[in-house]
Amino acid sequence: MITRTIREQVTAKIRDQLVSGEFDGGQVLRETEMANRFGVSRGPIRDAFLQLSQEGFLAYQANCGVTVRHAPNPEHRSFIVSLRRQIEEFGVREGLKSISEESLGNIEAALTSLRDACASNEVADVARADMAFHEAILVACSGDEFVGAWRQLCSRMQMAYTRLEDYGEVYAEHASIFEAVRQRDVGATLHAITQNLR
Amino acid sequence: MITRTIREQVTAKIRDQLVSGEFDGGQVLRETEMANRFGVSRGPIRDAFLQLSQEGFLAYQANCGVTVRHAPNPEHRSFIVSLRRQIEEFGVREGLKSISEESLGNIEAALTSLRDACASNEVADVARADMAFHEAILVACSGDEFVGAWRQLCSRMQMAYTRLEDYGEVYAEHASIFEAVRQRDVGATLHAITQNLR
DNA sequence: CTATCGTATACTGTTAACGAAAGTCCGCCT
DNA sequence: AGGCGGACTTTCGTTAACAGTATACGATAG
Repeated sequence: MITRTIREQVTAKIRDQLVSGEFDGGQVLRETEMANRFGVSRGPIRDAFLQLSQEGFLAYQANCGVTVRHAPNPEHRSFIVSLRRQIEEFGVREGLKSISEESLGNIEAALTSLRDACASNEVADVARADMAFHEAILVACSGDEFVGAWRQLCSRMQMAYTRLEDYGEVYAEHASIFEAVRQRDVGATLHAITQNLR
Repeated sequence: MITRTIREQVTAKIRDQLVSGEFDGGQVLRETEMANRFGVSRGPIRDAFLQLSQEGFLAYQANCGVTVRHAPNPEHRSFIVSLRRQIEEFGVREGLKSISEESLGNIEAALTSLRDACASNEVADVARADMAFHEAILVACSGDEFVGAWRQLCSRMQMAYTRLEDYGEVYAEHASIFEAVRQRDVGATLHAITQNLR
């Protein structure tokens, strides 16, 4: 594992806790409290708060700190899913044919992580791995052209990730997406993604 | 004008310069250089770099600083416009009927700023005011539910804002959008927005 | 002459302490 | 009861310092 910056680690950690629902919507998060909890200074915490605000998890108000946002409602969710699917489809159409072997390896690694997460039955891990898998495909196809907007759309959706008894089906769907991607089959990939995001 | 934080001022300043095209694509921006230029410490500069990276203007790499991203290519632009229009339309359908008088005032203020910007013929000002006007409508209709993703989509588009001799047409189009909004006429608003984003 | 390695340097990442500004809350006074 | 003032909390911003990492440059070996 490559060493990431403290800011990235802290951001990922807080994001996981937000996805896990460990904080209530509307709750205020304090810099000093977080800094103490993670044993770091307030600098990286500020960075993380700023980034998570940009990602849509937190609401930022000047001089008032950040508060935890609520998950989007069902009507909004279906609209958001529609948009993210359009982005993923655009990427696949544009760049699937020419993705590199390295990118394919990244996608396969993401699939492996997803398999492990599904086996562990930890909803936050599954949600994160699910998103990471789709993001790996998006980046492989169209670079970081749309990944920012895509993340904005998907981020808070993770807070509403469906809790299941068994995530075997989730893994199977993504395995079939990967198979289609591996064969550079645009039609099959689009079909598999549509099935997954239905 | 209320006093904003230094971070916000610096972010807005750098963003304007990016929209104006004062930096070349791929150029590396240095924290210390920016800090000296604005007469502030590295802290707010780091915050601004982080935020502008999130917004899509800059590309961030750990330990390597940030580089200026290029404007999206024409094919990507038309796709992005399609997505942003969908978001604006969704917002209008959802919330136009129930926008407050205060929100209407914000939109009108944004229109006034746009008028001034069009009169000044400063492309960066027009681009910013144009975006602010649409954002005011979006926020009035659907709060900050989609504004993050919308900003991600629109931000870099500003770097490719069309330079015109005369922005009178731009103002006229937005004035007719505002008129439709003022009357809470969903159909007319959608039509006017479609005309503007064609 | 080229390639590789090591070092020197520049820049980012992080910490700590401090002061300033803004917001919040509580008690006091009218 | 309601408005006002002040103490307290928290964020915002600065400074200085140091650690870690990437890049550039030069020396050395082939």
